[in-house]
Parts: sequence; C-alpha cells; structure tokens
Amino acid sequence: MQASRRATIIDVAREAGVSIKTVSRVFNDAPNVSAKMRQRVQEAANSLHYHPNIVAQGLVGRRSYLLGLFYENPSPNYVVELQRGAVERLQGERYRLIVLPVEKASAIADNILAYVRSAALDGIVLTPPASDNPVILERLSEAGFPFVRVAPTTAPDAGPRHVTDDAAAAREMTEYLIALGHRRIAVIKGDPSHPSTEARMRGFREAMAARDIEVAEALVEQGMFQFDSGQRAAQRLLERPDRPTAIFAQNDDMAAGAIMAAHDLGLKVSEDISVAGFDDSAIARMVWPRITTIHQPVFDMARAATDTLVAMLEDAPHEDAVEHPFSLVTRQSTGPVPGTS
Amino acid sequence: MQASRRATIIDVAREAGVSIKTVSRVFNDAPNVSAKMRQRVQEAANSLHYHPNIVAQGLVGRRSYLLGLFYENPSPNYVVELQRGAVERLQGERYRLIVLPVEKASAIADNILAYVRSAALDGIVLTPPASDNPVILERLSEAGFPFVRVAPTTAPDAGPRHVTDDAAAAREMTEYLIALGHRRIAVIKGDPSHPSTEARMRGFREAMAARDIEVAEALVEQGMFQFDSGQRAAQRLLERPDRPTAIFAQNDDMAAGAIMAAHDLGLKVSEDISVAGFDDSAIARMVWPRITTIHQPVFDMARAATDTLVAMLEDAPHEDAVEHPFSLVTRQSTGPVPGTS
DNA sequence: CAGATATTGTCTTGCGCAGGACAATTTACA
DNA sequence: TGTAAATTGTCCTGCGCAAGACAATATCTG
Repeated sequence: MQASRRATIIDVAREAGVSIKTVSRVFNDAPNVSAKMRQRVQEAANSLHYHPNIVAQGLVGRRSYLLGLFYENPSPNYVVELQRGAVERLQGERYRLIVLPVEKASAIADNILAYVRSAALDGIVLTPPASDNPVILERLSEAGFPFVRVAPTTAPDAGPRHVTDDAAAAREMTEYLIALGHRRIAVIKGDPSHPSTEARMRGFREAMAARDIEVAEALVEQGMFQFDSGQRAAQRLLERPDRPTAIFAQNDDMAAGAIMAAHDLGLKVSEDISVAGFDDSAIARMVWPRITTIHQPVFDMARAATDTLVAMLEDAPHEDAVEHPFSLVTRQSTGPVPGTS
Repeated sequence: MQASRRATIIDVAREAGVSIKTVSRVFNDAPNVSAKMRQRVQEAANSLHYHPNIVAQGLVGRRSYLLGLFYENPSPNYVVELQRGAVERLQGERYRLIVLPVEKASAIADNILAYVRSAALDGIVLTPPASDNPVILERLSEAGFPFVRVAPTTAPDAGPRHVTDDAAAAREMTEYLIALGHRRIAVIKGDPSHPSTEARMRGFREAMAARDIEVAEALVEQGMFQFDSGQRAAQRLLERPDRPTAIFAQNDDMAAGAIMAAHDLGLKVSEDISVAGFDDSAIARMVWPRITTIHQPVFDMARAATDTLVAMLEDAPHEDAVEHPFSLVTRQSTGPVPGTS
C-alpha cells in the first residue's frame, strides 16, 4: 500500500516559478534570500503541502534525525516521564524520537552498535541502568557514537550526564526518618544491576552512621524496583518478630508494594509502620496513604539530556555534567515511631 | 559531532571479493544466489559490521520504515502497554517505532497529514480518542495514508480496527454489581471526547434497564480518565446524603482516585462502598483494596494492530476488523451491598 | 561434450535533496 | 549613470542503495 505521491522540491519550484536552488535556499535558511522570494516559495510550498523529504535530507547529510531513547523496563511512570521530557524537547525540531525498550540492557550491551546502526540513529539517550553499563559506554565511546547519560552514578567521565545526587537524597530521607524517632529502619533495595541502588544505600548508611545508629543487616532486603518485589520484601520484613518501625524503599513502586503488604497484614501504615519511597512518580499520590518520597526531576533530566544530545549533534556548546536538584516530599505514609506520642 | 564512517555496500563487496550486485542480492533475498556466495558476503558484512543504510533504502523504496504510535496522554499504564505491544511486534523487523504523544488529538486533526509527512512516517497506529476522530480519519483516508485504529467505537468502516466490545464489558460489570445487591450505582464517566465513554455508559444503562433498575442521573459524574478527576468525582458522590453503594468508574485510574476519596473520607472500600474500574491496568493491582475491573487486552490489541499495519504496508493480506475478548476480573474493591450479610 | 540452466558480473538510472562553482540578473548606493 | 553588492539562476556531483537489462561465466543434464 502506498500513500499518494508527495510533492517534491521540483514541484514547489515549478509552482512558485523559481529555481530549485532558490527553494532549497529558502528551506535551508541560506543568507541572501529576499523576503519576497521567501514568501513566494512558502506559499507555493503550502499550497502543495510540501515538506522536505527528511529521508533524502538524511542521505545527503549522513544523518537520520532520529534519536533513540533506550530503557530497560523500569516502572511505567518513570518511562512515561522520560519520554515526555524527551519529546517535549524535540517539539518543533526535525529530530524524532524512537523508543528502544529492552528486556535487559546488559544482554545487548555487546551489540549496542549494531543496535543503533541498524536503526540508523544519530544519537541515543541512555537511562539507568544502561547509563552505567561499562560495555555500552565503551562501545559507544570508541565508535564516537553520540550519547547522553541520564542519572548515572558511576564513571563520571564516561560521557555527558544529567544526574541527581542519589546518595544525598537517600541521606536526607534517612535523616527525616531518624528525626521521626525511627531506629529500626529497613531498606528495600532496588535492582542490583542499577548502580543507583548502591548509591542510595550508601546515603542511607552514612546518615545512620552519622547518628551512631547501627544498621540491622537482616532488615536490608533485595528488591527489583518493581511493585511485586517490594510487596514480597515488605511481607518478609513485616512478618519478622523484630519488625522494623520504618521501611525505606528505594523507589515508589516498591514502596507501594510495601504499603500493599502492610494492608494485607492488617497493619496501619504510618501508625504501625512508616514507609518511604523514592522518585516521586505518579504512583506516590495514587495509593493510600500517599507516599513520602524524594522528588526526582525525571522529566527535567530527560528534557535536558535530550537538549544536550541535540547540541552535540549540532556541534553546539553544551554542558558535560549537570546536576539536577531533588527534594524531600513528605506525605502521609510516614509518621512518628509507634509507642511515642 | 560525527560518528565514525559506516561501512557501505561497496566496502562489503570489496572485502568479499564479489560484485556490489551480488551483495545487494544477498541482502535482499534475491533468488538464484548460491549458498557459498551468501556465506561469503555474510562473513564480509559481519567483519565490517555492515548494516544496510536504512535511510538510503528508504530513499530508493520511497518509504522510511518508520511507524508512528499516536496517543493523547491517557494513563501511563495504558501508554506503556500500547508501546510494549507495538514494539514487540516490530522485533526483528526493519520498522521502527516513533512515539507521537499529543496534548489534544483534536487540536492537530486538521494538520495530521503535515504531522505524519514531516516525520516521514510510513504508517500510523491511532489510539483513542484519535482512532475515533472523524477529521483525522477523513484526512488520512483521502490521502491514502496507511493507518490502523485501536479500540475505536464509532465509524466501523473508517479503517482497519482492533476493538473490544466496550458496551458488552460495561454490561457485564454492571450485572456483576447488581448481582451483589447494588441498586444505587454511580458512574464516573471518562473523557467525553472518547467515544468509548459513551459505549461504556450505554452498556451500563442496558444492564440496568434489563433489571428494571432506574439510573439515578444525579449519580452520573463526569471524569476525564485521570486519577484526579476520579477522586474529585467520587468525593462529590460520597458526600451526598443519598450516597451510592457502588461506584463504577470507567477506567482504573479514576477507580483508584475514587478509592483514594473513600479513604480520605474514612469509608471502607468494599464494605461501605464498592468501587469498580475498567482496563485492568497495572494500577488496579497496586492500590488497596485491589480493583475489580474489566481486563482489556491493550497489549494484544497494540501488537495485533501493528501487525495489521505492517501487513498493509507490505501488501500482505490482513483482517479488516478484529475483536479482542475482554474479561471480568473480580478483586477486593467490590462487595455485597452494605446492610446485607 | 553440447546445450540448457543457474549464477555472477557490468552498466546504468534514479530516489530527493544539498551545496559548490560560477554566470546572469537585479538592486542599491554614490 | 556607473559600479559594487546582493540576489537568483544554471550546472553538476554525490549521498547509499535497488533494480532492470543484459553479458559473461559456471554448473548441470543427458
């Protein structure tokens, strides 16, 4: 099935009664084009519904104007924010966004170049955990393939990056929980292949150490950043005889899972058990009680990262590292430690 | 910034010591190519990391191998399912998926052709409410631009479509609520610009009429398919003196909002008030109590719709209309009417 | 081994556009 | 009005690949 024939630059030239070269000059913002001519060409183009064939432009310019957004299925909310940010930046640009969801980033790390080349991408936005994958970074770097990293936590010099300070954020959340009187604080860690998992853990330990509170290693559970994993981990924690008074989940999906586990066990969240999350994704305001969390500017990071990538492709100046601010958002899932008033 | 030069078909021909034509024949599965030759070319291509330049192929074939997924910001869960389905179908294909989120589909309906042409798309998957937008359908049809419709509820002959029977599903849910003893059933409608909103409403009314139960129009609230709108609508409903005993929200996000409203008012969901949703999106299992809902095969529809689109583009046979089954999923957000045992 | 068939090669064109080199024409300015 | 500067036009090449026409070999069959 074929769409009807598109107008070409030749048609526009004929319609406007000017040379092809002139049409080309108008569409490429060449200098020394009179306003009159510009208008005439524009009108002819409009009447023919002409748009430059971006494929042909790509062939000439050895570029496709296609950017890839590479991600491994984390929570839907995170993905949607990433996409919103990237797409917003590309509004009105020639660049278009291709989505590249993968099951496991590490599984295709070796073939990352084949992956981006066969899709004819100009550049790629890497999100966690791909943004920390040494093989991916190495392959792309040595091939000189343009990329930007969103929220990496390791290898600071491996490429332009947009980050938040995961450790500091986790520290702040932990301090908040401590201030509420909590001492037996459990942690549900995220996917171990995401280095941010370790960064958040580090922040937690630092805050605990600063107050001379011992971390009960038995209360550190492994999760996978997904709802179910958080629910299961919380269930194990809450069934312990020495139940923690607070659970710090490393993202909101797992925190929501923890809240679900508490409900299922008949525990009152906030009164019997405090639950904190991380990310401030949409789910944090959709469960009851609403989740105390760290607001991460995922949208902003994605938009800024895309901006950096475009700048790189256009040989424009760009920042090499941008740190985006986080903030603690207190809601109703956390409260003072039980037994106090 | 430029990536390092890619190998071309010429390089492969030289490396393999064969003609360019032969390389071309191998990569395009031409007949009459010996296995020996095929292998020699493959090896040369591998050693050079050669991939056919899809942009050049596109120029020759007057196609871009780019498909668009067009959607208006409904719930993140719905979007993610759509994308998963579409991407899954394109695994291993030359086609790539471009995401086209828009604020309001109706706002760009007039320019839909400019939209798809400037992005050089080969075809487009329309999702609600765009899949029902008469202007969009008209423009695309008269231009002969390939598209598929996901879950439209109107204009059955306006193009290939993958649907579920919204009315029947709503009927089944309503019957279920009636069977639980509910009579005062409120409805939170979805975005009025989505025709599925009316289809679901129709199913509701039919089920009520079949049991001779009068629909209390005061209990029909307008929502927008989003969490907040559901929460606000439910708040209004629950503060009425003649509170309904059940709320049927037309999607899960709004149902989750309704549950939130109930929590905030200190009402026990299922015991004091039943809440039903629609879609069976991820959120339905993430709030407490878990939401009784209609399972819609969004993933399957998106995958099948993409399959149809590809078939259209390849001039292969394809179905013109496929109906995908729904199913009632009972969870804990619904229960017998209060006051009974 | 001759003729038929299968395979590989040569040559050419064109997809739609960008942009260099330079000539022709128009416009601006003194 | 004359000359310089600005604008528009002509001509041409090439981006990487597909595919048609057809010639040159290679392989198979009886």
